[in-house]
Amino acid sequence: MSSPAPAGKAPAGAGRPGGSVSGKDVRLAAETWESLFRSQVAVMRRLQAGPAFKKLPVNEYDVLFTLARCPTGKLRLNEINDHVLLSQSSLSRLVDRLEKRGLVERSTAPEDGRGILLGLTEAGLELQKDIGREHVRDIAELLLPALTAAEQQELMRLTEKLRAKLPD
Amino acid sequence: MSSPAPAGKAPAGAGRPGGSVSGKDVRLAAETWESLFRSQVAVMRRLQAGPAFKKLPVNEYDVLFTLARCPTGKLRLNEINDHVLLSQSSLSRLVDRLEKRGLVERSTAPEDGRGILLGLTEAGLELQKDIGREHVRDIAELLLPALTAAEQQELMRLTEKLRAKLPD
DNA sequence: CCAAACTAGATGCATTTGCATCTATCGCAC
DNA sequence: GTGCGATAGATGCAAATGCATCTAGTTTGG
Repeated sequence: MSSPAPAGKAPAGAGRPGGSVSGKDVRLAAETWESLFRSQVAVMRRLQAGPAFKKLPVNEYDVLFTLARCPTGKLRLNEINDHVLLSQSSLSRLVDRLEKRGLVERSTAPEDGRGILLGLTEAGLELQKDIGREHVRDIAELLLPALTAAEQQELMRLTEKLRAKLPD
Repeated sequence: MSSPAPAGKAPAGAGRPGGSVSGKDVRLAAETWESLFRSQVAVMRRLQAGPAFKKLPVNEYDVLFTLARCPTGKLRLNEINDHVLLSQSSLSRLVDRLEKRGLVERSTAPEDGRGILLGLTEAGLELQKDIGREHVRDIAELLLPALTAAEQQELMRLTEKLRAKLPD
């Protein structure tokens, strides 16, 4: 909140070079978000129903996945929290559960005594890869018949751009 | 489960006319989904943080919204359930809460004694419009600076196509 | 017409979630 | 250095969620 503009009431046309925002623009944005949201829900519902997530809830898998894809293999809890749609406290307890199951390990962060570094254990990596294989198959089964490769490329490009241009 | 194909193990290349599925295809699909998912999470996180959803949790607003946009104004609970990422029992209790607050009304479905029709009350419609206005503003503030109108159109087209082509 | 299988929705109960708060560390001003 | 606001996580507790199950109405097969 260091912007000079009044919080929560950005001037119309913010971010558009000299343009003003029409009702049409606003409606298009709302419809686009609605569509993005619904398709995400629809795909997620089907993925969750698959057998891959009987072993581990989606949110918990997502943490394992995030750690597995990270180059260093370890992440701070607050970094993970940015990735996941969960409150800080929920993530803390989710990590408790993963730790109790021996899938991850907490370690204190060097250079910051407050921070906690989270890393996968051998078992955690194993389980992630196991679920991951099945998960990827399920995804492909849903997306391949629906969109061409070019369309998938474009969808990826647009969602990446959207995410990159979000504030903060 | 009436398909002759073995459940959970559709033949490679299902839905693609004569094509086979390469590892590349599978990877692209997985990356596309990942990107779609993350951008949805990122946008949703920011929307949830806004003041619009202090009055009503997102899931509950979503039900009001779904009812408001429905032509007849009334929907069966199971229809609503398809729209929302919630279990049947959770939706049932969510509707309990909305009903207790006087925002919706249950009525028995004609032609099916098991079914429940859900409709907005006057207060429910009012609140939906109220939150909706602010919500739409927030969405526009996030999307307009990130994507051009043409890009939004394309994103909407792709997500609609994806959703339309999902099984069942 | 009746019984068995199926579907829509509600409910008991354990688990998960979020809000508010607490503790500990950090960083900055003085 | 000392104090003070900010940040990283953990925790108490109430509320929300999901699974399994239950009830009731519907459809199907004989």
